Amino acid sequence: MARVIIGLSGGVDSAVAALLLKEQGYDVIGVTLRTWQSDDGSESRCCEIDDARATADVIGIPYHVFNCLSDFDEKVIKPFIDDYIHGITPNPCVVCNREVKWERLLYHANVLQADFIATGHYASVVKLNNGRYTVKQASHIEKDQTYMLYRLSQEQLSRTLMPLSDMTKEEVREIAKKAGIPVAGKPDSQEICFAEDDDYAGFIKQQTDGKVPPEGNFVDESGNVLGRHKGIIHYTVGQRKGLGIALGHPVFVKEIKADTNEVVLVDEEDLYATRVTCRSLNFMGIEKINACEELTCNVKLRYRHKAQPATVRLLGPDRVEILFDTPVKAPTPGQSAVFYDDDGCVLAGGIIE
RNA sequence: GGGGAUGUCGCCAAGUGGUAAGGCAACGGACUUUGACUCCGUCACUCGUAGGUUCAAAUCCUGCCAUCCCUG
Repeated sequence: MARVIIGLSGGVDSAVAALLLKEQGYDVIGVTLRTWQSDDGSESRCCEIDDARATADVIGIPYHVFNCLSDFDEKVIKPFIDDYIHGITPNPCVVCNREVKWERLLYHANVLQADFIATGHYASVVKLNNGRYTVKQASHIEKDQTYMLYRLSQEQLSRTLMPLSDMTKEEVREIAKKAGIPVAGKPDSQEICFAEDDDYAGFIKQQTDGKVPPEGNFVDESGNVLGRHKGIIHYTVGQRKGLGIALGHPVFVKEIKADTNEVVLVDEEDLYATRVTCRSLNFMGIEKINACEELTCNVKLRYRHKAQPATVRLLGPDRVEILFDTPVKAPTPGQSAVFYDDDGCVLAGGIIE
């Protein structure tokens, strides 16, 4: 009987994933990685231990909690803060999945002599004809989570099971309810798991003892001063709300200039771009992109967006340019660009410059 | 000192005698394993101020106040 370690977040998805695996005959061990604990002792939304333990009890599987607070701090929190201070908008969940969740689950799988690790993500792991592993978009595209998984390694994928790939949220809740799982009605997870009250800027200030970039100017593309901003950590490219500036028509953040401490505002139509470059690539469904070769694919620039047709070309050892068939709105430095084939399999991805 | 202009929600701004449009911003909610976007909803019993005319005024008249411009 194959043994599998499942990461239980305390939410309904991972609970049902565990239940399904057990029903399929796996020897299932539940694990929660404690990644974050706020000052008042409450747990983050990615690791609610009481709920996870209760879930494991109901399903009837062994359960362990592993601390990885320092790992999470080092690999997720620190880079997250550093990015914002430099005017970049990171994807903490992308980093966390590869560097913390999968890394640690695999480690403990080895220690506990498990064959696989599993999670409650809405996506599936597939092995392509070229021998490579990749993640494929969930059947119900609304819940698809492949965007957050594109940085996983081949080794990680080769040992990963994701039982929820073809399920809808409703089906998952229904299964949880029938099985008497206590978190069946729990709301979906959302927002950054470690920042309380969804106040990431406040979180950064607190973590850095207030040593964040100071107030500065809002400027237009010609450099004319339009007003004052609260400090660049409060903004992200494409942002409209929270600017506190009334020009009679909506304006959006086009660029954050960390070097001059300026935030560039433009009209909506000036937010579009056809060419986007990115670096720090991770290859998944393909091994690499050759020089002079063009990769035709669909590219997703943010989590909740549809992938758009584009052509990707190599620019350097770890750098590509993406040329979209039609202009895309507000490509944002620090966010990920994920390349999909027409079947919804991830081919590769990188970080927007 | 004299002349001119303007004062309507945080900003811009309709309204010119019939009982306060709209845009922006803001706030609330929905959506969401990142940040955003988007969507929905809320937002002046009151029109610089004090009087007057009128059945009725932000809209007409008078005084005052404030701001801006021109001229000395």
